Amino acid sequence: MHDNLVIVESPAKAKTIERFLGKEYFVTSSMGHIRDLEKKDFGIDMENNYQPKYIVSPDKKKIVAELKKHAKEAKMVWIASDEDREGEAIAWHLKEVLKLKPEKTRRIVFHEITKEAILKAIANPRPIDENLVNAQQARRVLDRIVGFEVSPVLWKKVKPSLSAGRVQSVAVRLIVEREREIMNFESQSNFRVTAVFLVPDKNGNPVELKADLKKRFETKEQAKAFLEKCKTAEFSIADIVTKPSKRTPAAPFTTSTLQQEASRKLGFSVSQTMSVAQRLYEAGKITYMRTDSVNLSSLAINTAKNKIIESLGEKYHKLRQYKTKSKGAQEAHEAIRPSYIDQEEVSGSNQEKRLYELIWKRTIASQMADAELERTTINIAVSNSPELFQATGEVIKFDGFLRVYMESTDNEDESDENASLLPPVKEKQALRAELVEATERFTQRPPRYTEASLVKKLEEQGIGRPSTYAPTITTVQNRGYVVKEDRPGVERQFVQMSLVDNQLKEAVKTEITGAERSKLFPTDIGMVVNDFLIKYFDKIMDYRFTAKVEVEFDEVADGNRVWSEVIDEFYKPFHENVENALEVSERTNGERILGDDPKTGKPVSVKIGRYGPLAQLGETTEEGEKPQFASLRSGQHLETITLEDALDLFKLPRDLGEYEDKKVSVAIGRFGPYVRHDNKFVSLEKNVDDPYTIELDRAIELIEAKREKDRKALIKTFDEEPELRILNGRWGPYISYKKKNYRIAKGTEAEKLSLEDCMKIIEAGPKPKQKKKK
DNA sequence: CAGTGAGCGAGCTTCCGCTTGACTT
Repeated sequence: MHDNLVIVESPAKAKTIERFLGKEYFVTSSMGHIRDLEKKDFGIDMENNYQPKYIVSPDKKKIVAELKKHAKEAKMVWIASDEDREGEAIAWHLKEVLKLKPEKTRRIVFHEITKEAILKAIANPRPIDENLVNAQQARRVLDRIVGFEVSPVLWKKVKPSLSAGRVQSVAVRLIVEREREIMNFESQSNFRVTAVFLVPDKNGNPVELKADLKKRFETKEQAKAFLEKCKTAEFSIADIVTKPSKRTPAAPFTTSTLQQEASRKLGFSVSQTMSVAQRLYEAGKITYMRTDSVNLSSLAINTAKNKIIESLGEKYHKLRQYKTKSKGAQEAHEAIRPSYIDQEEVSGSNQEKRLYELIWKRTIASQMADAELERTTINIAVSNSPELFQATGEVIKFDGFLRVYMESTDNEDESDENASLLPPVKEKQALRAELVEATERFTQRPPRYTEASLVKKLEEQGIGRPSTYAPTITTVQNRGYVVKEDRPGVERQFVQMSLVDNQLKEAVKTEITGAERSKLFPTDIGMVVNDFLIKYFDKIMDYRFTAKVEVEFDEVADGNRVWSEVIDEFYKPFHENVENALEVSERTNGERILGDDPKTGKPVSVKIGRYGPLAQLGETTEEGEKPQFASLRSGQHLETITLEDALDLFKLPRDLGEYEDKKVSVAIGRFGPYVRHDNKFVSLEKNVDDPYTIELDRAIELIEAKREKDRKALIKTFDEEPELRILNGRWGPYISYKKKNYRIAKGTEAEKLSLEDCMKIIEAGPKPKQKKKK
């Protein structure tokens, strides 16, 4: 029995706070929101001023019951949810659901989890901010209306189970538009000239001085003409300019920047970053990981200061206060930082250690001095040409924060800008060129998004919140709008001309270009849905839509507008859009006519079918002729597939002949090319067999090889039950019975199982599977 | 585990943000 009940949002936070408060305080958590709009029947009373119909979320029933019990026993209930729009709404829902009486309820907020801050908060309670709550209700209702009115349009006009929403649909749009930019990109080539000069160092030994020609040549002829000139040219130092420069550390981590850096430096996916951070947070090692604030508490700043001065000295420290400037930031928390900044490392899994180290370094670096650099630019004149070569070098005069941490960039091509030392040279000094080389370079297409760079882009536009970045990225992939994939690059030839010992040589070389790792690609369905939404719901699909409604929510929060009026103003034209889309739009399937099959003269087209993208040959005719269908392969797209590639799809399945009186055919399935025989499937060997050319003999070879492998996998069978087999699989022995597989408990000797034992295992059944979402 | 692609038209799907487990492979 406690006199005081304090309710916060997260249990880890509750635990920390309880340590600061005396025995009279019991601190517990609501686990986020406890109520939400009803899922069935829309959850909004559209005839009655958009009145929300709230119900306690099923997974929160238990928590609410406990909270009720504690609230009844307490003399005073302190609601300490976050001080932002969502937090204020949580406070209000708690008050409503727990039926808290005003005289025994207090709303408090604090920005720092320290004893002083919390005691100060308790001394200064305030009423629940109704305006802020209404702003949240407007946000919630708008999102429900958009999601639940637009999604059904997609079910009718495109495909069932699809979804649309204020955040996810623009996330897909970004990816689709980037892909089209890449499709339409035409790479230009130019020639970059580099030279290596030999210069004596302090001891008179020759060292290399590498320099780039400032001008790039558009054509090979121009580049070649320049190299020809170089044969007779004299090179000399035109001038040397040395300029000081400095670098400043990046701000402490927010959710989005943590996801970006963990992706670049550690190769984590955004959801991986979040779950590792969650574990660190729960273990009390870092502050809260869902935040858009770059603010550090005064305690953190002081601890960092002491740590830096103690280990590196006074001059490495610089006190810095960071201000959040991203749109829509709500500053309910601190930046993500170590809870105890003097702790350089933590125990735990490898991933936890690495992520913690990253957070620690970033936090410390953010309180460190600028790095001071000196950048030297040497211009090298060419006697018979106005062009200049340029060599640049960078020397670190004082490393400052670079001692600890250096932020990465998304640009993979800037790695050659590494700081290098230049050999000692003087103005007017003559140089001997050892090598002059002109290399054909190509302009770069825009980069595809990674999960993390998409989060960055969304945050810049104020779309989505720290708690939703990772789930949004998962959703667009789950809906099949976007896939995260590796793609192999393609070979590209380029020309390289080199001048050595006055000999001009020319070579054609090859490089790999366009290879991608873990990048986001739109699928065909993603593109079709995107185009449909842009056509009929351009307002929602506008990148500025969220920013615009946020302005209105702010007006509600400031008490200058009534939330239901804001919604009404939005809803009337929006709903007309919905009605119009339902009425006017054709069923959309992204159909594209590719041309006619030269052999049969039949039309060939591609479109989205029930099971995904397909190619169609011929049409349904009145004479009862039916078209042929074939699924597109991974890597093929409605927008880009050619007639030839589509026609190739109809060459499979191929009949190879018979083996043991049964047909042998070859085709391509979800897992690649396979041979089919006697209702069994055998994969073709990668990079060896080609489904278009493979012959019967080789197919039989594969079938026999598979049989041999299966025999080895077979542990035991029973004559009484031919359908039951004990097999050896990838994860050890298991039972196969009537096309279902059953696990054998670890430690049991599979060979000794009797038929009865097996039947018992089968009766126990495979664990009831949760309904799987695709 | 991979083949399908018309169709009687049931009943279902879906949003964003706040939180943590409980899941499977």
